[in-house]
Amino acid sequence: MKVLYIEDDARAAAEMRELGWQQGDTIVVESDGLSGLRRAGMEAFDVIIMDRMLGDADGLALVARLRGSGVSTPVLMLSALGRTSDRAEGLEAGADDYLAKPFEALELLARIRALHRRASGREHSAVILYGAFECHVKARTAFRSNRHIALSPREFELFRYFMENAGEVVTREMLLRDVWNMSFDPQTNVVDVNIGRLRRKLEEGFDGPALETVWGAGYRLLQGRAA
Amino acid sequence: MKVLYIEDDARAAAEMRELGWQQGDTIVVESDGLSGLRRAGMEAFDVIIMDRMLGDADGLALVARLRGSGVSTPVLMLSALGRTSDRAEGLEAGADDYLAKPFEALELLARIRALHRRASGREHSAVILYGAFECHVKARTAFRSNRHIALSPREFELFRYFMENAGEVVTREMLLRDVWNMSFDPQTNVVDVNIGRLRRKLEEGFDGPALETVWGAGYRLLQGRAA
DNA sequence: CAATGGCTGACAGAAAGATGACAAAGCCTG
DNA sequence: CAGGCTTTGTCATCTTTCTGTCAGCCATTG
Repeated sequence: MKVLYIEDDARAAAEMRELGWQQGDTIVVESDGLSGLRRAGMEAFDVIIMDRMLGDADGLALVARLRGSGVSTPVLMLSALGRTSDRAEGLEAGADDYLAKPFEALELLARIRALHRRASGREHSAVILYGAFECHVKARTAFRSNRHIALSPREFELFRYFMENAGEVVTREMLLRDVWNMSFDPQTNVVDVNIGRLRRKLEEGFDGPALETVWGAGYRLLQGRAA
Repeated sequence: MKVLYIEDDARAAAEMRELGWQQGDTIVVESDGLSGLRRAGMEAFDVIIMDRMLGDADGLALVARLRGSGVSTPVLMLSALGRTSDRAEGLEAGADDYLAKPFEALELLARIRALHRRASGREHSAVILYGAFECHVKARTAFRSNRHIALSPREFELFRYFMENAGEVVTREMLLRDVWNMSFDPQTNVVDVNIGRLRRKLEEGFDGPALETVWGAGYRLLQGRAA
């Protein structure tokens, strides 16, 4: 994957470049808004990551200019500001996702992948297939091995989220943010409980496990085939 | 025109692709039911052609699943079986046309075009069949298992709407917009009440359920066969 | 074996949906 | 045009289903 990273902090940029390289991605760094703008207009990137605060420009304005000049590459905005309104502001300006600093490098990479997947049209589909699982988004139905599984609304949202991130580790933070629309930690174990409920429905009466617990990180949807 | 052709016979598929290409159509071939399902859920096609007999699935079941997952692209079913009851079966399962093998390639193309014309014009046929249900639009009559059901005007509109979106989840918003012609939320439970009335008429004296409640989303018309 | 993280059953409040009663409006018929 | 019948929206109430919370138990790790 080819990523453009617009960041004026040289240290952070170098770190990202290293990390991306390890994961097999090419990360091109530009250190100021104008160079970034020019670069984005000249080469095709899969994703653009951009710091909200740059030396010569506000990230918001930069996204707007990018969009204005016909660049539709998905943009992930990074920000040191933690206010919840920032997220909305960023999205309004044309960014596709928003991540508050400090962040886990791995989360950033996961978000980039999700963004790319979404943008390349592999997401908003009516049917998502993965292993033995099927998620019919419009019909709001779930199947495992062609057997229908009745899910409550919340359970379905959870299931869909796992299907959209099939095979990847999904953290509690991601779930809280994207399924519960909470940007704060509710100090309870809502996620755990609902994962438990979903897990039971996905596994009861079937052969293998469906949801794997990744200790200290989150959960991952398995293929769900009979072993 | 963009056509999806689900066919496991590679030779037949290649032939069709060639023929379509000559006529200026794009024919995408998937060789098994599951891939077809996924493809249909992801891309928008004008028409889907499907063999009745596939390696991994029955064409009938596949159409039903397609419809169930919210894909309303017109489907033309091909079959080597020549029995006349097959046609009815195919149409009941949700296919829009049926052609027995062997067939003239030109006839197939003509049928595809007719199908597409009909569908793109939103031209609903005078009679809509789905499962055990029949909706005679002009006569404004409804049948289940060949038994007439007396409906009030509003109930008939509702019924027709469900028949036009057979197998899909219909939300309250859709009903308010398209049956009641309201763009706002009337803060009442009109929809619920009328669904209740329709449901009673569609189910009283029959065996199985007719309208399924999809919690948190809306309602769905079922096939209405005795289990 | 303690500490931390994760799982689960019980419960209760909330939300969504179903239903019966009623009344206004429309429609037919004599 | 009055009276009866049907239709259909509204409301209040009841039922069902969902879902967050909590407490205690179990698993994993160092």
